[in-house]
Amino acid sequence: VTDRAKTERIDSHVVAPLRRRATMTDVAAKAGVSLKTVSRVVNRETGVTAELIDKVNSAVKELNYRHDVTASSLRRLGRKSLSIGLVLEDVANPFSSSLHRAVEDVAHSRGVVVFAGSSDENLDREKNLVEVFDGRHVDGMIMIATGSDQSYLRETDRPDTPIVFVDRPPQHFDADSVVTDNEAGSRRGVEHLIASGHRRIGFLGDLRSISTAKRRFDGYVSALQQANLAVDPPLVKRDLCSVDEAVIAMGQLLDLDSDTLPLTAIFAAQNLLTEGALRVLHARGLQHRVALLGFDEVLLSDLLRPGVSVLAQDPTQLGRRAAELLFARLDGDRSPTQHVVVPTTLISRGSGEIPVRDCQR
Amino acid sequence: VTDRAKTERIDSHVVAPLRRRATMTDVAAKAGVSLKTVSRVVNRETGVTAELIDKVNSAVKELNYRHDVTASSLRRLGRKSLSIGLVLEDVANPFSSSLHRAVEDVAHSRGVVVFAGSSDENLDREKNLVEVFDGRHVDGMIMIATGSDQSYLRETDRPDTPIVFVDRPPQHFDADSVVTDNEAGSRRGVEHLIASGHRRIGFLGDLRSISTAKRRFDGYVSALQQANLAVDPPLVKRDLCSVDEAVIAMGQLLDLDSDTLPLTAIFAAQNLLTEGALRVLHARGLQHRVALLGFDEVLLSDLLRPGVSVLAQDPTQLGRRAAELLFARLDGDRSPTQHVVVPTTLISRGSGEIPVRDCQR
DNA sequence: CTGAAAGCGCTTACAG
DNA sequence: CTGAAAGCGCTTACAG
Repeated sequence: VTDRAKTERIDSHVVAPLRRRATMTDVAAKAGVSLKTVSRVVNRETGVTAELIDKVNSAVKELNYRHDVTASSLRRLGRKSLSIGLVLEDVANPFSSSLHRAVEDVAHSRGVVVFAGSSDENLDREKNLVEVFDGRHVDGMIMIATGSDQSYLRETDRPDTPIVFVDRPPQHFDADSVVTDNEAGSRRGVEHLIASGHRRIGFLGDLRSISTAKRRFDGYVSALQQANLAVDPPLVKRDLCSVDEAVIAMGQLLDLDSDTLPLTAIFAAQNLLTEGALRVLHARGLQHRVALLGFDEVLLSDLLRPGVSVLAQDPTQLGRRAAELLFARLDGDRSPTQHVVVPTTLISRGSGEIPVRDCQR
Repeated sequence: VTDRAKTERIDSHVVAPLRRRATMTDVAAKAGVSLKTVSRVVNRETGVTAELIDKVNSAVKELNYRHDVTASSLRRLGRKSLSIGLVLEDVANPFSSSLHRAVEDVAHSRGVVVFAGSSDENLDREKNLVEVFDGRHVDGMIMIATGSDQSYLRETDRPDTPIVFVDRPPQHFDADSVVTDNEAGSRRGVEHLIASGHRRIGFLGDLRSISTAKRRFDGYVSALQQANLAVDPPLVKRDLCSVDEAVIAMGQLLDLDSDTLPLTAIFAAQNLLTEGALRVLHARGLQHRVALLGFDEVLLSDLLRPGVSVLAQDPTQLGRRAAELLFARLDGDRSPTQHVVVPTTLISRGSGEIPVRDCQR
């Protein structure tokens, strides 16, 4: 008498008998074939008589058999779980969620499901997500990595699961990546402001531990230097991680000198920071007197007056290409590590084209 | 000689030996205890000597053992997989992704991971997601259900997995739900427009197969009737599922009569439709001459001129409460089905308060 | 082409 | 308190 048979006998006296899900054994019994033949048919292996295939398929239908991916992956060589893990900064951030959707679309077309989680730029949370995903035998992972050192992923005994880095390149770890052209994009954006005559350009930046934030700052510095302009420390605000922090920083920039307007343009190097800058400019009625260029798209920003000029990223393409790279690895691609760079698009909507002469003191 | 031993022996001649992840058996051998004792320690069962606990924990650390949740759930009674499935309309929609984040937060605090997927309001995709989640033995599911009949979830042989419906109540299926007060919210919104003197109020609505869209329309009708106003069919546009479709519909409403402005206010019953309406009003310069009230929040809409008045939903609360209900069920709660209703908040920012006298013909 | 046996990593049900 | 055996649902490796 098996454990389950006992359980069922007991249950039937206490509550309604549990409708047990049909297993391959049940299907085999009903079809009058062996378990292994059922396995062959379900997995679409070749070399089974048409007659047996029919018998099995009928039994599958009749019993409403559904394959147990979890159990099958236990013994299967390579242990494919048909799932991948996705580490995002925050599943609710528009950039992250667009990227998520693109990954989902690629995975879905291959019958693979996606676990997604938010790291909140917290290394412990990131490590926890990686551990959890590993513990569930994900076939691979795509991650927006926090911190400046991913060498912990090489830890002995981590399963040999391919990882693709998206949005930010890996550091101290060799793996494929798909990132936006952060430095070149920023440089181009700041050059665009300089071309309108701006000389005093404020900078709002994310945590400097985030490599993209660093690259975008590098682009800002590089454009200024190219134009023989000095980087003026009071005009630079970094390590901002929320709209609220950007609002405070933006206020401080505008208050630097109460008599004169100390800066005529702002470069906001991330979408939440652009929102913070916008809120302050509009609150003070300065939206037509301080130029603003944002890195990353902000929803509805084209309907504002002035429209918000941005360097648009393409989160959908980032996600799609990262997923394609990952599945190529899972399909056995052993070629050298690839690093894909996706360009930004400068979208002029008005705020980034306010000429310096309209910026009164 | 086991399968694995053979595999390793062969591999060692061909490639570098695969670093195999440590199993409970390895830990047991190293700690000099039985497999079962390791299992007891790892699962924090009571009644193990402190001495053995120490031995096991040392071995766990030394071998970097990580528990295989997948394998453990195979034999475990109840088969808890410590994962839940989340069916959203689109993981990239701001409403969905905020809800997702709230669910993640509750799940994360309990060591549970979340599979999320997009149904795109397509019943086949939804059914596919449910099947996939079931196939992976999720412990429970939270879903924004598409369609008007969820009785298929009762299908014989579906595992007895609790489901909580969020955003839309279940139909022909008995389960917990957490929904916004759609009808009352809409009625209140339309009454608000009527209070400013509006008599010709256009309606932009989502697919009428979606119950929330239906309830919001009911609220619109109810408010008009209360005020002895007729529902004028040409002013009603439904079954709109994207910004683009809303743009077209909004254009048609404004073009209904080329000499006079046939309507003075718009009630947009969903966030994408509000965006569509906004785009047309701003493109035609009518944003100060047609009142607009939206259902659901739209990002940055407070910075537009006029600010966009909305009936704000609370996706975070919807997600949090749905997750709490689900985990209560998983913890054994057998009380009657609960239906939680979350109220909306009317936020006046200008567009919904344009008096009818400012809406020139 | 088909199937009986062993095994994946773990838990259950039981015995000592 | 501890452990040896059987089993979860499936695949592997093999024999016929």
